[in-house]
Amino acid sequence: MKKISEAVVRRLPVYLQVLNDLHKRDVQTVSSQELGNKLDLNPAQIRKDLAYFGEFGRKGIGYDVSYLIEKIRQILKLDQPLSVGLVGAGNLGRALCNYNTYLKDNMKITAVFDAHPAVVGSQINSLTVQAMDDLKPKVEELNIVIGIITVPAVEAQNVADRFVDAGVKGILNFAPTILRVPDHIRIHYADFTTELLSLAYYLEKKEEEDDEPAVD
Amino acid sequence: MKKISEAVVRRLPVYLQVLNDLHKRDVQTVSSQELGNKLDLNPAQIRKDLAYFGEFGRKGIGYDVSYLIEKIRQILKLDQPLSVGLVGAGNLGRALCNYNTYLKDNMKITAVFDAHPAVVGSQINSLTVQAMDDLKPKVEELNIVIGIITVPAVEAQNVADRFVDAGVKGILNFAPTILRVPDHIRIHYADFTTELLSLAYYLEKKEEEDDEPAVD
DNA sequence: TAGATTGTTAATCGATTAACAATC
DNA sequence: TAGATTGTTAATCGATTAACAATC
Repeated sequence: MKKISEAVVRRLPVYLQVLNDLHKRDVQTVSSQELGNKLDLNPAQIRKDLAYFGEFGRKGIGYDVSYLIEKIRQILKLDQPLSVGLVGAGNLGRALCNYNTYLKDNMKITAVFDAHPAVVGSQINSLTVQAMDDLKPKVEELNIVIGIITVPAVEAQNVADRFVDAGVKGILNFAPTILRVPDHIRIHYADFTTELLSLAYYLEKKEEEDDEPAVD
Repeated sequence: MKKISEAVVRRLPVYLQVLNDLHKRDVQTVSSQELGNKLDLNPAQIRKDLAYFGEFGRKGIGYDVSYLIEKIRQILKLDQPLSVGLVGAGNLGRALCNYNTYLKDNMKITAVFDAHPAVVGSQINSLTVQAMDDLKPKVEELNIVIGIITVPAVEAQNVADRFVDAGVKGILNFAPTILRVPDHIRIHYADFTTELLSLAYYLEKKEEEDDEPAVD
């Protein structure tokens, strides 16, 4: 009904994280106040975020942890199998494949590809690295809907084009470069250098004073 | 003077990325219009973002690419050496170390630590993995201001505490968990599972129709 | 019943965009 | 000079927060 903003959607996985944690510690019920404390978020915001999708809480009580986990997983479509493909079997690609156990939740990297013949055929856990020529048929066969890009920046656009052509719906790009994709493809960026550079901004300056900036 | 919002700061590294690219292709000058096209951003926003920090452009002409790169690098404090430490010499940690060449720009991972004796002493490129006991002295010695966390979620809080105790100013956390740090420490999250889950939300639903949601 | 906490409306705050004078 | 494009103010849009009736 109402349009749901990106900011809201980005908070949902974080809520899920905290809820899973509470669940593991056998906590039955949680209030928006408690969640807000844990996440440094305004409780009203949490209630409003959740209310976009339904009435999940009980007045005077709070939210049932298990039930809310179930609901958020539904919203994020984690209640159905979700197949992910990855291109770039370098260090980063291999590292991400190791998160497969973390992902559980029906979401799984089901195929890995690389352009370099020397890498094709090698094993990453239970996955065998495949050639780029196999990308399109495998995306169809395995019903891969998300493509992860972990190749060098110069090759990233090409890989993105291949993913789009193969029919994925979303792309997660780890290469430090902006990609052009059609409007109907969703693209998220996960470039850690960008993150690191913006972090650098907040470090205290070396010599400048706060109050009275020198006039020149 | 005016408070600069986080949204603005997060866009700066992206501007830098595109500008570096233009510079490599020997482009001398760029307008906010052109930058906006490349980044899918409103030109007015780009002009406004930059204007927070000074007058970098020339009316009727645009921005000098090299000059703007220099200015943004100053803003992000990339014009001075910036030493980064990393804890967790697993696959992900190793992968990030390989970005060292990418970072160049005075920013560099200068030390790697791990809690597991079996890993301590092994090499990652030119870096030797060190024991956790060496964390504090090395942070001081190398003037490490940013700590990267690439350990499993359960150990992440402990590592964060160690980093804070050692005196870093900022933390980049790759573990999928919220961390508690003092207010004066800046913390950024780079958890790719969170990113992947929010991406899942935007994939088309399997059965639901767009127009006429069923009433129940 | 009294206390707690939700869902939601209204108020506030902040960020994005439009518009335009200044000027290269 | 005419055309282009900045820096900046004003207008718009959207997101966050406060407040409170409903209700467990």
